Amino acid sequence: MPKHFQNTTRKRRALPKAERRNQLIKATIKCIAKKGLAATTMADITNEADLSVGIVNLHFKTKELLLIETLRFIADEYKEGFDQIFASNNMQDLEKLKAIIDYDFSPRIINRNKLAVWFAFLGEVKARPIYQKICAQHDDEINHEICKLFSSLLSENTKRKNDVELITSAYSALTDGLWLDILLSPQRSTVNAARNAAWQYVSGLLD
Amino acid sequence: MPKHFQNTTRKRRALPKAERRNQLIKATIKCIAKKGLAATTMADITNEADLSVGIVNLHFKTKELLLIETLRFIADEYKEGFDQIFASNNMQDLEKLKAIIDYDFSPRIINRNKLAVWFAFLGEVKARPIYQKICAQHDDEINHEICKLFSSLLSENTKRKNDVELITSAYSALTDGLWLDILLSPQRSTVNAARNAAWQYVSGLLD
DNA sequence: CCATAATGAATGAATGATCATTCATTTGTT
DNA sequence: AACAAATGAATGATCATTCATTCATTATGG
Repeated sequence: MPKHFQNTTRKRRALPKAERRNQLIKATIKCIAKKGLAATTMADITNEADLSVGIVNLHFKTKELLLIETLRFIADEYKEGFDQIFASNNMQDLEKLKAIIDYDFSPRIINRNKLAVWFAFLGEVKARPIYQKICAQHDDEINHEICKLFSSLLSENTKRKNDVELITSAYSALTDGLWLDILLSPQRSTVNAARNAAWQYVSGLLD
Repeated sequence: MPKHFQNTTRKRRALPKAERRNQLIKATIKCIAKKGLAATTMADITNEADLSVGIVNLHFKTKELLLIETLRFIADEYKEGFDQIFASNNMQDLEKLKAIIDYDFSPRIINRNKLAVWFAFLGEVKARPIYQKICAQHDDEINHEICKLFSSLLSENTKRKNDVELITSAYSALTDGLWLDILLSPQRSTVNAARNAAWQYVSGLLD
């Protein structure tokens, strides 16, 4: 057992850099979800993490850098689960697509806190080139994989095989729009309706 | 000619309340598009409008109320053009839908400034109930009309007539997602590709 | 038709609150 | 003892709000 887990009651435990950074990022996500990106302060974040304000300077240098790392964290976390599905060897293309849709609307990744943070950053992309770059690159990576999947799925479909790129755009936009809908109208049923809508779109392509 | 237009060189022209409010809202849109919602200050806005800081207090009481009116302005402006299409008597349902799609991707309403502002507010909906209420209500109104349109268009379609609500959700989500795409990747071609993607989805429903 | 008083729109310096950042000090770990 | 992590009071910058003052417009009386 590592030393830093032995004494959980001590007030000031020194933790490995990576763990502190993660702790602060998690707190940042909670705060942005609760108070919004504009209103979240350093004091909010460090309070939420039960740490002192100075610690952000120690681990991220500035608030802005912490925010950027938080955005990257969310994008990377999504991408990781996404890649896992694509890397799977025991799934046909159609099963993979189904798995992606399930993943996109599973509470593991897509809960209202994460969505709130993701869209909070998206809302600032026009004004902040760094956010724009991170979000656009993330979208490009996802789209690239989805496009390959549709290419394969529609390779025999003479009517649609030339529209794969358009279909990919539409599918991705549909997913984003459905997420936005969940963020905007947090009724119980919305998530299931969204999954159905995504699946209905896809199955409509495959007759 | 009204009195307040006669002397354009004078420093302090008194304008009707509604005009000043509009002027400030327009300046707010520009500032949010340029600097983001979080970084836009009263000084930015009143500078952009070539007015003094105190004037916001006079016409909107607080910054927050100005922001709320700005959000309402954008929602109402969209709704107005939208309603005009629906009110038209010399269009069949399908023509109306086509007109809505054209409208949704026309520069008149959907330019990158307006999109940036709309999504900036959407990014804060989880934290700010008032933004959530305005955006959700706007979406509901739009969806209600779109749903009626699809109901009518698909009334003879035995395969899809029971899925009208799901189709409406998907169509709206697709539009939102395509807007987000335009905001995120401002290449020349994106708007046309988006329009095509929307139209392709709709025509896929109508075979 | 002019002079001037009354009105209220607009100004912007001043105020006080909030907040990110800094860093000397404290505390835990090696 | 030496080092590194963590603290949090202090600092200075930024910003929304206030309101006494300025000024254009309108109303009034002669």
